[in-house]
Amino acid sequence: MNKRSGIESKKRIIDAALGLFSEYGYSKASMRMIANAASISIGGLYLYFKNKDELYLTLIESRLDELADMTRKSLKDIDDPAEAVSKFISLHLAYAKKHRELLLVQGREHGFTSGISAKRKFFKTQRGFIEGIIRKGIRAGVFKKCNVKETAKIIFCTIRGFVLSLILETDALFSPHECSKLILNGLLKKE
Amino acid sequence: MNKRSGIESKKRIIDAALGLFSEYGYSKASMRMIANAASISIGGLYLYFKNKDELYLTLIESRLDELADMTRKSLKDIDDPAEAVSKFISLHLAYAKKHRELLLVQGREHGFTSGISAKRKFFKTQRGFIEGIIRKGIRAGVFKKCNVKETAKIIFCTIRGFVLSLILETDALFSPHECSKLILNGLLKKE
Amino acid sequence: MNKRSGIESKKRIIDAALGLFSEYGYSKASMRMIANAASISIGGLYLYFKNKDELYLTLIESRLDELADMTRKSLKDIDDPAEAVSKFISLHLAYAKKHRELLLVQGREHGFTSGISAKRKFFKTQRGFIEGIIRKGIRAGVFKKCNVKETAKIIFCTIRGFVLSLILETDALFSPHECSKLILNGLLKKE
Amino acid sequence: MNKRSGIESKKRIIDAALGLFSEYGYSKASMRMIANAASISIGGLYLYFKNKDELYLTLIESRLDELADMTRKSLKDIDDPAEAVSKFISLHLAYAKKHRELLLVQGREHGFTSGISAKRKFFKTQRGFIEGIIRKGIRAGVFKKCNVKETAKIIFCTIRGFVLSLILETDALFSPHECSKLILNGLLKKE
DNA sequence: TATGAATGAGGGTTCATTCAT
DNA sequence: CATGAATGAACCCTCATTCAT
Repeated sequence: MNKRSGIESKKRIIDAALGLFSEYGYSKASMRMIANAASISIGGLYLYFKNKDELYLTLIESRLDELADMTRKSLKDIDDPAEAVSKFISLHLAYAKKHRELLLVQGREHGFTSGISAKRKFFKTQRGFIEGIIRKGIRAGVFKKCNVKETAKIIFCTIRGFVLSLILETDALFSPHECSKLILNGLLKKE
Repeated sequence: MNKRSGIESKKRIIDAALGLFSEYGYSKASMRMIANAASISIGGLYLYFKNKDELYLTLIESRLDELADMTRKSLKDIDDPAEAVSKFISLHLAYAKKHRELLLVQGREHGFTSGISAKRKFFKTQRGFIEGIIRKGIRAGVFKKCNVKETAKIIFCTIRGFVLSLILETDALFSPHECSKLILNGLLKKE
Repeated sequence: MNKRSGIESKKRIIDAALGLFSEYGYSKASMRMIANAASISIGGLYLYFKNKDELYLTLIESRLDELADMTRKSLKDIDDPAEAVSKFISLHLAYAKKHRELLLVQGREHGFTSGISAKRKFFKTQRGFIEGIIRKGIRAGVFKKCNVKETAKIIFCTIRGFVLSLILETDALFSPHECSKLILNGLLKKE
Repeated sequence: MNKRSGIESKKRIIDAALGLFSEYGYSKASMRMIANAASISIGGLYLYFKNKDELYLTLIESRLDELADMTRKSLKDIDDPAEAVSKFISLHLAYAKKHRELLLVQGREHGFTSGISAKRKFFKTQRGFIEGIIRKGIRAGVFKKCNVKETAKIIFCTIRGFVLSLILETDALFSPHECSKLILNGLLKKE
C-alpha cells in the first residue's frame, strides 16, 4: 500500500514463501496464500519472480548459499580435525532445526528438472568440506586411514537423515554430540 | 471393456501409482495419469480405492509392512550383533534402492495428518530392532557401552539419509559395507 | 440372489426408488443407492427400467393413477356437494401426507420435457372432479353462483400449496376441516 | 479479459443463475452453464461466490428480502382488512408471476439443511402479516370469528399452491381477484 | 511499482449406463 | 434373470498466470 522499496518487498515475499512452502509443501502452498502472507497483491508476486517455480528456486538457493557461507566461516579457524567434524555436524543440525522448512521442502514433487543443479553444487561443496577435514585428519595422523569419499558421504547422509527426521518424526532426533561421538569413534585412531 | 479379475486390476493400479507417485510426487501425479498408466478408466480407479489419499496410503503401508517383515525374518537367525547391524543396514539400503519410489515419496506435501501413524509405528518398530541388537551387543561385551537409544536413532537416520540421497543426488550414495564399517568402528570395543 | 419373480423385483425397485427420490431428490438419488435399497444389482435395475428417467416417470404415474382411482371411488357415493368438497379436500391432504414423497418430488429439476403429460392429464382430471361437484352444488341451489373453473383452480391450488408445505415447513400445515370450512363458507349460500 | 466493475459482474452472474436454476433446477444447472450465460469464466464465478451453494442461497435470500420489503410497504397504508387481504394476495401472486423462477426453484433436491432457515423465517414473517390483518378484521367486526392461525395458513398455502402451479401447469392459474373473493366470502361477515 | 479481476486448463470425484459373464 | 467391473462424460472447484488499470 505504502511505498516500499523493491528489495523490501522481495524479502517479504521470500520470507512468506519460505513459511508457506515449508508448512504446506510446494503444490499446496498457493501463490495467493504467499501473496497474502507477504501483504502484496498476486500480481505483485510476478513483479519479482517470473513464476512460482522461480520463486521456489530462489528460496532454495538463498538458503543454501547462506549455509555454505556459515560453514566456510565456522571452519576457517578450526585446526583440530576432530573438532572440525564436530563443528560441521552441529552446525548443520542446528541450521536444519532452524530452517527445517526448506532444506527438505522439495525432495520430490518439484519437477526436479530445474534448479536442482544449484542444489547439487551445494551438496558437492559441503561434502568437499568434510572430505578436506578427513584428509587433513589422516595426514595429521589423528584419523585412521579410510575411504575418504565414502566416509564423507556417510556423514553427510546422516545429517541429511536428521533433517528428514525433523519432518517425519521428531522423536527420532539425536543430539549433535552423540552423533559426533559415534562418528569420531569410528574415525579416530585409538591412542 | 474386457473383463479382468479385480485383483489383477488392483495390482496394476498399485504398480502404476507407485511409479507415478515416485516420479512426480503426490500432488503432481494425477488420478488421470495413474488411470492411464494402469490401463484403466478414471472411474475404475475409484472402484478399488475410495480416493487418491487412500490409494497413496495403501501403497505406503504395504511397502512398510513388507520391509518390516523382511527385517524380522532376516535378523531372526543372526546371533552376532555386529553381523546383525551390518545386515540391518545392508537390508535397508538394498530395499531402499529397489523401492526408492515410495519410501520417501512423501515427506512433505501430503497432509501429514493421515496415515502417518502407520509410518510412525513402522519407524518405531525398526528402531526397536536396532536398539535390541545394540543392547545385546553390549550385554555380550562386544559393543562398548553407549547411549543405546541415541545410537539407534543415529543409525536409523543415516539409513534415512541414504534413502533421501537416492532421490536427491545419486552420487552421494555409499556402500553398505563402508557404512557398517564406520558405525561398527564406533560401536565395537577395540580388542 | 434367490429366485424372485420379475414383478416382485420391479415392485421392490419402485418402493426403493420412491423412498430415495423423496429423500434426496431426483439428481441426488443415485442408481446405485436405489439398487442397494432394492437389494438388486445395478445391472438389474436396467432389466426393468430403460433408464433413470423412465424409472422416475413410472413412479410418478403409478402414484397419480392410484390417487385418481381413490378419488373416483370416494366420491361415487356422495351426493351432498358440500360433503363432496370436504371429502375431496381431506382425501387429497391425507394422501399427500402419506406420500408426501412423490407428489412434489419433481416440480423442477426434472427435464420437464417428458412424462409431464401424464401429470398434466392427472391434474386436469382432478380439477374436473371439483368442477363437477361445484356445478352440481350450484344447480342444486346449495352453492352460490360463481366462476366454476376459477374456483376449482383455487381449491386445487390450496391443496397443492398444502402439499408443498409438507416439504417446506411443516408448521404451516392446516387441518382439512378448517380448510373445508373456509372454502365452504365462501361457497355455500347463507341460509 | 476486459475489465468490468465487480458489481456488474456479480449482477450478471445472479441474473444468469436465476434463469438457469429456474429452468433446470439446482442440480442440473451447472456452474459451467451459469458461467457461460453470465459471459464470465468458470473461475470468475468463484470470485463472487464461494461455491454453488452460496450462489444459490444468495439468490433465494435476496428475492425473499425483496418480497418481504414490498409486503411491508404495501400494507402500511391500508386500513380496511378486506382490502389488505386482497392486496396481500394480489401482491404475492404478481410477484410470483414475475419471479416464478426462484420462489420455488428449490423445494426439493437442495440439501434442505442449509439456508432454509432464511426461508423459514421469511415464511413466518409473511404468515404473521396475514394473521395481523385477520385479527384486526375480527376486532373491527368486519371478519367473522375464526381460527386465525389456521386461516392464515390456508391463505398462505393457497398462494404457495399458485406459485407451484406457475411451474407445474400454467392453465391452473387463477386470478387474484377470484381468489380474494372466495376467501373473503369465507371471512367476511354477511351483512 | 502495484493491483486484483479475469481466465481456463486441469484436478479429484461421481454416476448413469453397458456388457461379458 | 442377474451380476458388478468397467467406462467416460460431466461435475464442482482450484490456481498459476495475465493484463487493463
